[in-house]
Amino acid sequence: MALSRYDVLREAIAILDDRGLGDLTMRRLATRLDVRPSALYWHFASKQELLAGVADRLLARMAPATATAWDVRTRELCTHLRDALLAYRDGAEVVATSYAFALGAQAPYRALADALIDGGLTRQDAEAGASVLLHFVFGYTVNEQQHLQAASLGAIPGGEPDAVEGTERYTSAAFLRGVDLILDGVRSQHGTAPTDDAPRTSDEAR
Amino acid sequence: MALSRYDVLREAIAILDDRGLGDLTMRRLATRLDVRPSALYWHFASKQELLAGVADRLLARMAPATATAWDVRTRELCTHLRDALLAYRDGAEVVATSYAFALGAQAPYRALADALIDGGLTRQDAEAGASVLLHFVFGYTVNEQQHLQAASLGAIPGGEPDAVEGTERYTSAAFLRGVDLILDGVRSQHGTAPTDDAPRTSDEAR
DNA sequence: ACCTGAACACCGTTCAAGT
DNA sequence: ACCTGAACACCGTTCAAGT
Repeated sequence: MALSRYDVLREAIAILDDRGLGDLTMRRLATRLDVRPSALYWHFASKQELLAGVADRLLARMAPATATAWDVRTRELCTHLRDALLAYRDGAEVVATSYAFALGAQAPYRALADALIDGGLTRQDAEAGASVLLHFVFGYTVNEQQHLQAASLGAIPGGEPDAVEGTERYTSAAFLRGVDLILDGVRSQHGTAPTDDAPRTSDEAR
Repeated sequence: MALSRYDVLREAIAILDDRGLGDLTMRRLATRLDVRPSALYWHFASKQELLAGVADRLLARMAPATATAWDVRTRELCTHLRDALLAYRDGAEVVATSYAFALGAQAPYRALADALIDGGLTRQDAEAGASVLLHFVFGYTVNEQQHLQAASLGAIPGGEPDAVEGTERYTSAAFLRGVDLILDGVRSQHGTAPTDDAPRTSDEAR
């Protein structure tokens, strides 16, 4: 039975998750699908287009925001985006790269901008805020994931304490501190107080 | 006369600037230096290390900050960083990638954190702020530079207005709006008013 | 419509050997 | 100390031809 785009993307994500982005090659993908490399080019015009498809699927698994208060909702969107990026090995890098190429991540951008508009910002300010938030989430999470993988590959000279120290540098708490800092900036631009259920600082651990 | 690390890096930056990161290969670099590819491995352990060296040199050209007021100084650091990244083709991507691999950009990070500490933040808050600023500058500038190159390659269907629209999306003004939003967040975390010579919004064009 | 065969034009890296 | 020669183990992409 013939290969579908869906099958190709599913296998690509499987390779990504257990070998990493460096091993996600068209040739390896073809081999795992029992097909010649050239066959992939009937389904995707290029590797870049395939990676954009992978990015779309990773983002599609992002959990929906449930809160109604604009600031809690914004925090939630950032957390859910980070979770989606961390769900697969090298997920953050794949999505960030594909976003840089302007082929993806439109949905989270719109969701964030809409939340900020709900918060009373003008469209222009909301888009600047969404841009800041998105760049922070991507940048932070790419680094975090790289750190996690470097740590899991080990080579910890001098015992285990270093490993613990390395993984503590990137936490949900540090991530949320960054998000809250940006939210404070958004509030101050609009002169609003935080809604009651939005903590200014979180000590939530992961 | 024998090749130096310096010569190799200078030629690598030359290739970067007139062909782009995709054409910066060890083989092409070797050819331009009239040497066999393997010779480069006497000077650099890997391509990744060479790129880290390139990133260091791009950052070294960053102009020093002159302002004394912490917030003006922070704005200045961000602007100078962006300028340094934009100075060479694909400069933003090279530095951002090498930063992600934790091999570079320590200096701008420290400079930003120190400026925020001058602003009265705790070391922890200052580092969170520096992290947010750095991720924004990198993320924004990578996108901006990609957009600039896509626009310069042309293929503008339907006339010139589209080209203008495309280049207006990324401007110094939009960049500074993002930086100022983060600075407002920093101020609100510390409860400070802006210093007199720090405009909250800028319409400076580039 | 979907895929194979075969080729094109490349990569990064290693390592014995030369000078 | 610094580099060559030669190889290893790969890449992404194209395109005529097959079914």
